[in-house]
Amino acid sequence: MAEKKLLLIDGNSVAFRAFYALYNSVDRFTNHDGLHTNALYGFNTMLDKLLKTEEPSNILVAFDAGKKTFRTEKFAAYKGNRNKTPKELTEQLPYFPDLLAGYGIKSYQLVNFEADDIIGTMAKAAENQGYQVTIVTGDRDLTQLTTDKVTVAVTKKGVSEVEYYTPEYIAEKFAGLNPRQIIDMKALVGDSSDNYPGVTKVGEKTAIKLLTQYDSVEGIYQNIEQMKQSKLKENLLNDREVAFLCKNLAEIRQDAPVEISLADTKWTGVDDEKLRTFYQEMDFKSFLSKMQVSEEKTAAPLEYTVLTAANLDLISERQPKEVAFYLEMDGPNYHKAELTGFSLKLDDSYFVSRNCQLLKQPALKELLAKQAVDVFDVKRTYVGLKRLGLDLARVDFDLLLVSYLLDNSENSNDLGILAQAHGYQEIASDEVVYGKGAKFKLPSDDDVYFEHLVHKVKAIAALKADLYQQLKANQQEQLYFEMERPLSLVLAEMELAGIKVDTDCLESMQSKFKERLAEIEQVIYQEAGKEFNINSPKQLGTVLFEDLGLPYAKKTKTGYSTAAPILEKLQGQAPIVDNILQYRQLAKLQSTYVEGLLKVADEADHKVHTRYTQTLTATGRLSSVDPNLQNIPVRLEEGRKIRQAFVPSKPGWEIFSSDYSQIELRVLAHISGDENMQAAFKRGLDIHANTAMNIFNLDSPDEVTPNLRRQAKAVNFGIVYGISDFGLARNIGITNKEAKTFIDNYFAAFPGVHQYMQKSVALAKKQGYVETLFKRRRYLPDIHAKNFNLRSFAERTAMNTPIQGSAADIIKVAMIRMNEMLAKENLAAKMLLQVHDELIFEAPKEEIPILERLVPEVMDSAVKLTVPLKVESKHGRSWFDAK
DNA sequence: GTAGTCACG
DNA sequence: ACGTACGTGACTACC
Repeated sequence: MAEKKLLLIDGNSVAFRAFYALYNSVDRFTNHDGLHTNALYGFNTMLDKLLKTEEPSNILVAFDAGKKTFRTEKFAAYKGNRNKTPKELTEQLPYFPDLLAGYGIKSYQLVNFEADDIIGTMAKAAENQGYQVTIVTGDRDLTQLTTDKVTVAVTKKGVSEVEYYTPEYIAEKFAGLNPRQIIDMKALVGDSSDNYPGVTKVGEKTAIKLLTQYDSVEGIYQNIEQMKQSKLKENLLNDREVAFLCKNLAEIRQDAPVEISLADTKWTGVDDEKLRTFYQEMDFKSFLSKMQVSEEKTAAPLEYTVLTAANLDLISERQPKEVAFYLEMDGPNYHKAELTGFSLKLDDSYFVSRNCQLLKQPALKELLAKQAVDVFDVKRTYVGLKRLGLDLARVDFDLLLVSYLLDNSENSNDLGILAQAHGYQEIASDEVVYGKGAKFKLPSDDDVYFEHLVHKVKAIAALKADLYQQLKANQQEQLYFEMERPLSLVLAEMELAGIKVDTDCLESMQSKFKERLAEIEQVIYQEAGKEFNINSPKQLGTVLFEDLGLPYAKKTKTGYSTAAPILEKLQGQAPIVDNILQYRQLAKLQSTYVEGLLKVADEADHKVHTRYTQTLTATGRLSSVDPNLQNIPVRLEEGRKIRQAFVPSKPGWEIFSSDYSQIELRVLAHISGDENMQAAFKRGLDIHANTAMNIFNLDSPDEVTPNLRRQAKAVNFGIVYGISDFGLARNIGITNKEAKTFIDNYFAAFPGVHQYMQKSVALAKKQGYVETLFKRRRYLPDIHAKNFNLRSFAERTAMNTPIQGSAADIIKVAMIRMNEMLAKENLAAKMLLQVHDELIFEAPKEEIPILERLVPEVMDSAVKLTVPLKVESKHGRSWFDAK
């Protein structure tokens, strides 16, 4: 901490800036009482940062005392045109003293004076006593106070970024002016926000010119007679009084009668208790946890026992009622990461070790195989133990899964972060303890590492009762116990099984693509007239739209858009366009699929083991990572061939695949209760053709041309996504008006769907969330947003999530049933992949007829809807051939 | 680390 | 008037 350093903060100004910086999400920042908190939040962020960067010895926050000041006495209109402070901000103002008290910071206001004058006065006093001073404000006027000892930090772009004004910086920015001349400049130019006029027709440039020549307002008027006749001179003469009045108003007082001394501003540090109470009141969870982490370092160490081969009897002699277990690894990919330690909570005792081989000892092995265990991420834990040849037989509470079901908007998969989000502050995130990215490193210090691991099992146990209670309150017990938890094990088995890739096949594709890419590359260089990096959108944009002068259709933030739909519009205008599209397509296949898969295929058995993220999506779908096996090409023939490389793991086996046909539309028919739509499915009609007949008023199916059907299909998709005329219009290339007609016709034909859409949005508004068939929740705070975009997005989400999410629920149930069925029927077939509405298996050829019968049976009976579910199956020697 | 692009349902 | 389709992950370039 610097010996004598004073931080002066312009309270009102910074609060305003903070408020408007977070104005777009003003409705996201509310506490449990509905109080808006965005300005407080922004102010806090700024303070936090400032204290770290400035390390002041003294701090004072100055506030305006009221509207009436000595300036309004001189000039009644002063600040007279200010808009009324928004009520969302007004309601926050009373809480600033609490925030400041938490930080242990003094605040001050003075009747008849503005915050500026308090700051000016204090700055001068401090400077005289040898302090370094930093003034923080959102108001550039204060830069007039800048000296060698006084720096003015003006907030920009939000509040945490500031622009530092020093005398040198001012000189540079305003063509050589000194800080005192800022006052003169303002007097001449005027200030619209403070509502005083300045001299007619004088702007910043003219003011700088005048001040460079005559130094000040006084200097100008002393010399005005010698100025040659001009409009400017005339204006100056006319507005003489105004100019002097404005200068008087603009000048910040440095002699205000403040009753506060520098000694009073001495900063003695944060008042933890008060600040914590304040954060709790405001629901500032991230700040709370930040506090906790820094405090934890000084907290009393947790008692635990380090397990060794010699003291395992400490485990075996116990008969614990409650067991929590955590298995640590050195990376996210639990199929490959090293097992780096574990921790265990047996009732009130904690055990920990770096040596995971200990888990194979009978004492621990049997505990895991027999006891009900609470964990964080059962799938990860299950796979990790399987790699040691161990079973995890009975999992009760999974903190990760339950957290996800309670609120999937907090989609972190970090134990510490989730625990904090649920109010348990006694743990840090992995990122804090281990670092991230290249800096990731497990602590070599046993105390640090063991304590973190022990905190993990402690957090799991501590949250169990409360989170179960919440599940119950949400009626989500079935969702957890009967769907997500059993599904975790099904997914674990699928991941462990892996799918074999034919690496020879991929390698031959690789060399073929390499050749073709090289050829096309040369042609493109010729057509462009130069060599450049085709993979760089920036360089490509320059070549197409500048060098070749093609008309550009759209710009991105950083340049021209070169996305496929844009380029497709340019086809025919230059042959290079086709070649680029071709190049892009091949490059994508090569880098992402051919080379991507080769990279992750196991050397020995040529299998790839994806990981399904079960706790990520907002709708309840799974996602697949490392590698992503849910986006293997299929739409274009060229890419589809990648699927030839996905083959059964054993000779004489085949790939078998079953997919739900139009599951989302069937779900919509079910939940909307629309009779017309339900009838179409019950009669087994072609749903898109049926929609075409309805929206285009056709009498017979014969009138449905392929083009009409295509358009109707787009409308059906649009409905599922939460339709808008603009979106539909853009998708199928019609006018907004035509799109609107289609939609109106659709809603007229399917009134139940229309009602469902309205009901979903209304429900989201009323309860703050929407639900799927199985009571999976998605919270939509933006449904109340003032911002049109945010609100519209939330409305579309309210319509889409129950549809997409219920479809996800259905296939999850089907997967659990499927695994049971495979076991019960004693089949060798294995379920390997899930692609949202499709399940992929490998099976001995002789089991194929059995699967053709049983898989659709299981899938379409997974959930009983008011419309039938339809399942289509296919099989072949590779995934490509299962078509 | 972010942006642009493109693969899937 | 606002300015959008819903849900994902991986790769490359570029700061």
